[in-house]
Amino acid sequence: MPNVTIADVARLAEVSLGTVSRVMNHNPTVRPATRKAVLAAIAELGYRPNMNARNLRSQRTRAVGLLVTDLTQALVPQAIRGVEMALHPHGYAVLVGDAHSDPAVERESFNSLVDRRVDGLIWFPASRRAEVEEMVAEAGIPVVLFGQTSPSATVPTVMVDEHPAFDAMAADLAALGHRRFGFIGAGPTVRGRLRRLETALGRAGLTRDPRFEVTVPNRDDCYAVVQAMLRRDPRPTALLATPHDMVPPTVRAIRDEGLRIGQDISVIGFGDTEWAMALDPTLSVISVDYTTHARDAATILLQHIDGIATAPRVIRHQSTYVRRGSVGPAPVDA
Amino acid sequence: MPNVTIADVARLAEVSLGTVSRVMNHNPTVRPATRKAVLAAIAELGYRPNMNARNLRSQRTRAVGLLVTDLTQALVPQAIRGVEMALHPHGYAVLVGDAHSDPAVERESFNSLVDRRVDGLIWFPASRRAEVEEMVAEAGIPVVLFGQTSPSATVPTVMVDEHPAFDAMAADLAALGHRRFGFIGAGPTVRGRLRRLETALGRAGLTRDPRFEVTVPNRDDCYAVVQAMLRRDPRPTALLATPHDMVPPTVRAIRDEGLRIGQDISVIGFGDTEWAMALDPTLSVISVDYTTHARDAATILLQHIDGIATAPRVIRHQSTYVRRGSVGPAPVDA
DNA sequence: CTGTTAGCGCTTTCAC
DNA sequence: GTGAAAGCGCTAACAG
Repeated sequence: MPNVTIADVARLAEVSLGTVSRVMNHNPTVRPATRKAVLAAIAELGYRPNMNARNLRSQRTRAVGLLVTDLTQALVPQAIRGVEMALHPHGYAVLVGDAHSDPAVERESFNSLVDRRVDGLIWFPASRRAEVEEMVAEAGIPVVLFGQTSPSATVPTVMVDEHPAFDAMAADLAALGHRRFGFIGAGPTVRGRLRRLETALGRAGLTRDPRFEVTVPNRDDCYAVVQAMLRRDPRPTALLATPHDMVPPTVRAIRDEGLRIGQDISVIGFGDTEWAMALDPTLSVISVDYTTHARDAATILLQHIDGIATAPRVIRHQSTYVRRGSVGPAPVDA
Repeated sequence: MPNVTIADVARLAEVSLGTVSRVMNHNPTVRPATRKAVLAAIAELGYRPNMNARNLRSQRTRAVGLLVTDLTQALVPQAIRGVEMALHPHGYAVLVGDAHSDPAVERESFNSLVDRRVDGLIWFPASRRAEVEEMVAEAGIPVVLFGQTSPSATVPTVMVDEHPAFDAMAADLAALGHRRFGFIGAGPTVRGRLRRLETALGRAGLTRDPRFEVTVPNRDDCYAVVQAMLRRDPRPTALLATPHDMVPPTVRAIRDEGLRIGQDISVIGFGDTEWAMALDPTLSVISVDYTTHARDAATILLQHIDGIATAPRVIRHQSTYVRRGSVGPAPVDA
């Protein structure tokens, strides 16, 4: 029962507080015999260090915060694992914060992490750039952004350039004769993705059409929103659903309307998970490797915590377009 | 930059440390004018409380640990949300620990949470019952188990009785003429689920057959393992895949073998997500509402932390069997 | 209503 | 190589 303190251990081992502390911190200047006695006392009493006391005194926590946009989103848990795997070998614990896709909640989570005095923060932000940079400046701890689509001017960033994937997708669909391109989006990433879509469509000789673009206010509304879009005339002949969680309701709505994916309508999902290959036809996707991004972010953060940043301030990854069975030629009657 | 302390605030506001502390803790015995001055100083300096100091002194953290078996498993993030939603209104933060489905890692995560002096712990254990109860006893803080399939004798438990769902599934399949029932499993839940399957099959007049039961060592092996099973003769005519993540590779392997789900082979998944309805045919499942379980666990934990446990020591939920298109009559040639 | 004071459990000089 | 002592930032008890 952790009301055992270092003092109890010292008393039992007949040494001073300082010696117990030295043993706990693997200080080599402790005689083996002494160490053994202390270890025995620790085991006998079931002593566990009080992190609050330790952190307060030493002014470091050996913990880093990981603030994600939305924990329930596919791929996010994988990203957390990536961070853990990079940090654990260095003795750092990971404290996860969740923004619930809401800037207000995000601010609270951010503060909560800072108040716990994490040594650094890895952040996949939902808030706008200006707010993010301001919060980082005020926090006064090393921060690395990731998941961003453009670099921050002030904060180290692991970014993913989505343009190549969007361009490839748009070119592919244009070549297949598609002219009406639809978009199902939700959450803080919608604005950016629509912008990238506009650019990509333009380069492919197509244009955005707001009639085929919907933002889903609530995850549960996705099915109804897609259904409504499909029932209007004309309807899109191709569709991008983002983020990943928008895919299943979209697929279901399409099938319930009696449309054949890959024939009557082409579908591209965002994020490549096992489910993409489980669908029939298999799902084309824009694929992003968040695990690697997160790991990179963790590695860079470590450098900043140690005060020696050898890595470049901006790391640039790419997303890729993967064509599968869900994309086919535009229907002839279109 | 949080090197600002309560002392800096006190100096600027021209009050004592105690008064600043009282303002921070919403102590009503502070004159409004004083409070306003303190608040102004706090804002001006960007003061943020040091949780380590606060927790050390007050001997409570207003944080509860949530230790899960595997963060990357479907439904787990939903369960975390459930806990957050129950605890946030009471001012408690949630610290998530991840056992990576490994008892050794679980022990570390458990200790890490205890060392941070969380006020209580919600635990979906991967370790065996005896170890769990021993660790709980040593931790000396309130713990509530959930996700369990049977109650602990010593620890409050929110359990889910899987027998009714397994029975319903077995009866349904037996009635449809199935005689060879397969099982794809992974992780710490395999043993229990196999036991429940045995009971259920027995009640339905069927028997387990080890030839059709596989445990997947690594998630990535699932496809190959299922493929191998399907290529043996005879092969099962119905298949349960658990946990949820085993479903997509299983479905893919079945299709790649040229088998039609719901006709040549019936499939039941574990856990009802949007993807179950996105498949074609739609996926039959054993459905468990972890969000509700987690919320219940959080509510009970709160009572134990406050020292007033009015709720029963054991809460019993049920899982349900949902038949959809992926289950059909056994093939005639079987 | 507010100031003063004594620690919470630990790390870290500084002596010896 | 080890002990003694100071103090991290904060809360809570006690004066006033």
